[in-house]
Amino acid sequence: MSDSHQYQFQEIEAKWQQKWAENNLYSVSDNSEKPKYYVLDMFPYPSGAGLHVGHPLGYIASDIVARYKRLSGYNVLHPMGYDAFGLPAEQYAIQTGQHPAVTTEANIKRFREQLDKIGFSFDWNRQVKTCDPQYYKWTQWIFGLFFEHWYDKSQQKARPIKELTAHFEVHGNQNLNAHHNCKEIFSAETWNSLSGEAKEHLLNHFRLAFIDETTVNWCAELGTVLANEEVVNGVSERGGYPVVRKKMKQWSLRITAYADRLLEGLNRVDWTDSIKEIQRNWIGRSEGAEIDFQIQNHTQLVRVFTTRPDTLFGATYMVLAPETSYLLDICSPEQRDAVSKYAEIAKNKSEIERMADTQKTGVFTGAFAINPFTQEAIPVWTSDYVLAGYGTGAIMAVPAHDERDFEFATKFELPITAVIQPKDTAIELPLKEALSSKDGICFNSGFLNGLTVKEAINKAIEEVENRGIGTRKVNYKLREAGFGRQRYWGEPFPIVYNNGTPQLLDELPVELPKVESYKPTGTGESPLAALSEWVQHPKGKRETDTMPGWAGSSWYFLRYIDPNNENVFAGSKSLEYWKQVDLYVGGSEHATGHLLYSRFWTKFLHDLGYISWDEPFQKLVNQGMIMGEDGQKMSKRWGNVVNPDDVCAQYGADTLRLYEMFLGPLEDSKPWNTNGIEGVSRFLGKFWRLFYEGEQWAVTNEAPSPEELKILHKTIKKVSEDIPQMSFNTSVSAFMVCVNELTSLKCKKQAVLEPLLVLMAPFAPHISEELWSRLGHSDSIHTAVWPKYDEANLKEDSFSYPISINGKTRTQIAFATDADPKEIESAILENEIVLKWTEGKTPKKVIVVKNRIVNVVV
RNA sequence: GCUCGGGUGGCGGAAUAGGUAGACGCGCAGGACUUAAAAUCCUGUUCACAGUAAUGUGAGUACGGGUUCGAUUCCCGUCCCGAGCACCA
Repeated sequence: MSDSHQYQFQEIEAKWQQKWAENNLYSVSDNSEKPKYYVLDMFPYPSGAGLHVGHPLGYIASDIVARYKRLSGYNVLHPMGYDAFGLPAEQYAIQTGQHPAVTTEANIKRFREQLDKIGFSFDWNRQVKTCDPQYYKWTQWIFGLFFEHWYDKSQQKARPIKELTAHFEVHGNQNLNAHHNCKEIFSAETWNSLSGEAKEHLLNHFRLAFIDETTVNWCAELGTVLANEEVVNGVSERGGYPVVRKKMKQWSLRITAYADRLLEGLNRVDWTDSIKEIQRNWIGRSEGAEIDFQIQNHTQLVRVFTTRPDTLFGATYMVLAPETSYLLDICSPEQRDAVSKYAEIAKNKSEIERMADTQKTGVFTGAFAINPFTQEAIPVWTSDYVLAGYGTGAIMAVPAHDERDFEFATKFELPITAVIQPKDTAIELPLKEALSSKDGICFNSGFLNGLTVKEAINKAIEEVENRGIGTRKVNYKLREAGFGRQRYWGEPFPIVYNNGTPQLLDELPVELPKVESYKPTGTGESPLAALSEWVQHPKGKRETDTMPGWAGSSWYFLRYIDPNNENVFAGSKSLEYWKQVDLYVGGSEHATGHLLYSRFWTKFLHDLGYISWDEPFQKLVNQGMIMGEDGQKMSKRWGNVVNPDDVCAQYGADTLRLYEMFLGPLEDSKPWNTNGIEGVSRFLGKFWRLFYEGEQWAVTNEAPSPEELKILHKTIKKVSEDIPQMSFNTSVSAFMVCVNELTSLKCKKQAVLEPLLVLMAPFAPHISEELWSRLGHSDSIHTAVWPKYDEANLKEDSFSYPISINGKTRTQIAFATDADPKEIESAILENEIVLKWTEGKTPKKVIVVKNRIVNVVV
């Protein structure tokens, strides 16, 4: 390699990338006296398309932080890996006839080449791949833990199933505060007399990994079950075939047990408000009451959930979801046919169709319920605007104070009774819209009259509880997490069935068998079901579903901590050293998926004592998207993809890194601009030339002037403040200002340039390393020490005050920085420009803000 | 419809415990070096009006109000853009 006086980035970058790898520069040890820092990127799904310039945006940001932290004396864990199981690989396999393992491996290789060119400081010794049996062995093991635990609501933690069966043997399922979906009540005697099969059937309702009846998207034409993202507008994304909803038994994880803790934990993490808000909405906690209504001339009770028990006096009818099991039982003979027909149609409607129907529909059941507060008989209807899956699947309708009920009541001419007087508006009858505000006073409401909504809610619940017709109740929108996919390219379940009873396999990993065809079976089962030899296990019939894409990604951040451990998912010593992720960088599209599931798994593993913390990611930053130059999303389809390889070849990795940071705030979406990169490229050239005079290396040992020190320390201060705030665009401009100023001073002094190199090292690691070595260092710059700024160098003797008259700046006058405000005041009042503007009038007031501004009020 | 962000030059964007709006870069215009080009460097660049010019005056951070000596920053209202949720009782 030549020691050219020119900035030959291609040679320089290739040389250092190779040296860093040879020296294992970024490999990190778990044994260190230094404080730890764990900075993580969301690992990529290795698609066939490779990376475009939008992908590395977050990686560059986190790499800067990782390098900055290392220079600041931290032991930094900064790993990378691949989320390698998933649908696209499987689809690609079906299309091309190549095994997904083969295409995935090829894609990973390509990703790695692209990543390597950008000069990241990943510790590749810790790489994980979710499709690697040595990795998914532990994914299966954690699934097994979920299977073998239940949730104790009193202790607010997961406990072993053994402790649950011990309780059953003594008390049945009474005196138990478990999170479950068991509808039966049984005694110890009953439990003890049950067969193993029957016991298992009951236990399924308590296990944290359990078999649930869920609705799936079934596409008959494709002969397969589709994921939600594969269904667009009610038809399959591929082919456009009709998709229907079908009930199916599959594995689920009981995430709802953790709903409250998932909410509470959000208050303890440093995430954006928007992501926290999305998760809160998704969990959807609402407080209210469950209340039983009696049906006239019938023994059936209708239990409803309401958040507004204060409006009970205004409940003028009821609505049951069409799926309600006892719907036909309460119907009057005349109405039964109509109700049954309506329920049938509603059941076959897809979610999309239901949403598309903005008009309310419904049928009267012929039954009447008694409003427990007014004692009036109110009609019971059925309508699909009441969702079977939420609350009790039945509501008391208060049309005066609920928009949906109002719409329905208006359409079917049901009575509307107002019971809340809104705070500032008079009620005009008949109502033109529902008065849904919670700001008001009860009237027409018996014992609730005169109370505020908030007071009345509590009083009504107390009354309902006293009468024994209801209880206080909290509901969640959050659903159990479906955990089965009828696909090939995923983790097999470590489960076999014996007479339908699931049993955990303990020889892990259960390896994914090779198959001839990954095509759908046509029956809706996974392609694994066609492998009759594999399915027959000595202990029973294997589960043929595989785990969803999010299984492996729900805990990968723990495996990086101890990636090669063969005895446990990660050793406790290493876990205790690295603990939770300090900084996590990735896209916001994972708000309700990966980020929620990871929190759930972390809390579960915490309950079991494997880890001491219960939130996986302390700080979360969502990088924005980089759009194409046309302002559209970067994609093959628009032909606007910019490949980082090309940018590296033309301008170098350091320019790419700097430019991506310079584009704007990390979190914002912004368009790529090919012209703009020239400016950054020029800047690096100018930076390089700071060390040269023509073709001659020109760095001197002269002592720096105060002015030069000021420039340097100003930059140290700015960059040291910017990096922790992830404000990288302003750091880059600070570097530009610094280099511009040093260039005009012709400063070639090592005492100034050397610290500047260290400041630049996290942003532009190659050029900094090269110049550092040309300064004569044999150690890597990336093991140097971050410079500290000295306030003494930033001191100014004088400040040029902007002088404004009535708030408008008219001139500037310099005063000593320690000048007395009174001196300044009398001095400026004699200034000719000030005199010109005051026009001889006496100023009413003169405001002097020290070292900021002077304002003269006339 | 509801919730959360956000509207600053031709463009990407700086500056908010209220204190010189437009840093830095792109683009554009002019110039230096060169036979020429590339590279590099220098000067100017919010808008309008006046002036040959230095410069001066006025307006200006989506729009309309308010608080303040002073508002891009704080408060109220309106409009627009983006993201999320969407019959969740």
